[in-house]
Amino acid sequence: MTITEEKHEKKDHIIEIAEKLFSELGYDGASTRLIAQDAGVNMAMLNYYFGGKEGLYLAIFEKRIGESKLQLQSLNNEAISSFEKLNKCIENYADKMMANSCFQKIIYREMSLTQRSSVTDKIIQLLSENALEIKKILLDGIANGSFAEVDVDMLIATMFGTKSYLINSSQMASFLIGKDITDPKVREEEVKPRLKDHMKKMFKAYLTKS
Amino acid sequence: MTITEEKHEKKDHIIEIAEKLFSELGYDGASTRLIAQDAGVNMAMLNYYFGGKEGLYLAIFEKRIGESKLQLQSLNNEAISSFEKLNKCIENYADKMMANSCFQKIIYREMSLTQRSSVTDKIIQLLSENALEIKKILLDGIANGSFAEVDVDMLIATMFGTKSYLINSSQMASFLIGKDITDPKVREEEVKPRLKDHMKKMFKAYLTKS
DNA sequence: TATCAATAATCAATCGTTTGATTAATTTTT
DNA sequence: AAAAATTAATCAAACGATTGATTATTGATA
Repeated sequence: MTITEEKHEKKDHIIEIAEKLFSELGYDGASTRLIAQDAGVNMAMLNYYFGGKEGLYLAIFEKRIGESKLQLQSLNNEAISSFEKLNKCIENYADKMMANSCFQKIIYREMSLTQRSSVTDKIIQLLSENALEIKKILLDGIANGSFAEVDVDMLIATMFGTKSYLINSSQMASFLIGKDITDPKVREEEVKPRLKDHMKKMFKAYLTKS
Repeated sequence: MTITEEKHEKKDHIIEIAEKLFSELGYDGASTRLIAQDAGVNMAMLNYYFGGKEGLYLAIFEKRIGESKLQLQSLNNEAISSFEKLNKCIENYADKMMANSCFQKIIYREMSLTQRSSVTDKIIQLLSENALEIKKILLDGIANGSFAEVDVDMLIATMFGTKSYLINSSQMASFLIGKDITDPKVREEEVKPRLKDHMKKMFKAYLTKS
């Protein structure tokens, strides 16, 4: 193991801890002292590595955005039906959402703020790729007669909204379902399959021509 | 005009300004100095009236919760079909959401935090009434054969999620729709009717037995 | 005059950041 | 290979700024 790998491992570890704390406590709520303490490093290291709190915050986005681009496989080129494309999309985003729920929380909380445009631009850039991919699938499906003519934008809002509601309003959702969905096991074994099943069925019912 | 009325008007004005700033900047982002300045009062008056920043924050919830209970008309007693009840629900919450989008932002941002349980309890109590009302309508509709047997909890997540997505992720939604939905005129004349129409049609398609 | 309302000035606490010094690691020189 | 020089990593301490809150004081009202 080389030195640089150790360094990057330490940086990644700090990013990992920071992502968790930011998602739980918010940007202002997660102090640099707490982050450094939980990560087991000296406070000054945050500035040494990332140039400051904001730099650390941005590093989280850089990392996640980089990962996202790697796994973004365009479904539009595959020779499958529109319904199959849609179902694959639903599967993909349900899996993604459960994998990094901390980052999802940060994203949607950040987006709800009016200011802080340096990161919101990145967020919109990140999410818009996914959104436009879905939009294309829906519009193509309508154009080739597979889907009924629905309000595509609102349907995307439903898709993203349902997902983000389960993650960001997890306490309320837990109350509704009657189980603690912040528990990763519950999320994986119950919420995720129920969400997938629900979305597929509802979209199919809504998009099937009558 | 009596003194107490003047005082209450001033208090309400502070609450109004604070609600706007909290929704735009977050709890920590909206400093007491800024709130006092925008409200046109001295900083010490916030503590004088509300006992502190947290007291002012709670006062927003007290006011909104109080208003909410007044206009909570139970649809379950009316002698209309399950579909009509559901449509009325959709209308109600779409109207409500547009009326106080600032408070909605605060609520969902607050709920996404893991801590600060003093207000989250109130939020859950506030939202659960609406959620349970919808849940009852859906379960009744299924029981009397009006609705297909769907995942009720996930459907509620869809209803709340779609709504909160348009409000909390308004920047992303604006990008999708191609218009600035933070503009009240756009929200009222375009987003609201489209949301209502979308929800009604989708729910009908999904809940109608095949 | 006595109570309430409102202000300016000030408080202690916490924030993110920076500093100077020290140790560890790497490179260069002999 | 050994010693010296240089760079990177880490630390405790302290910085200035800002936060929410409080005080002392003044003005208004009844």
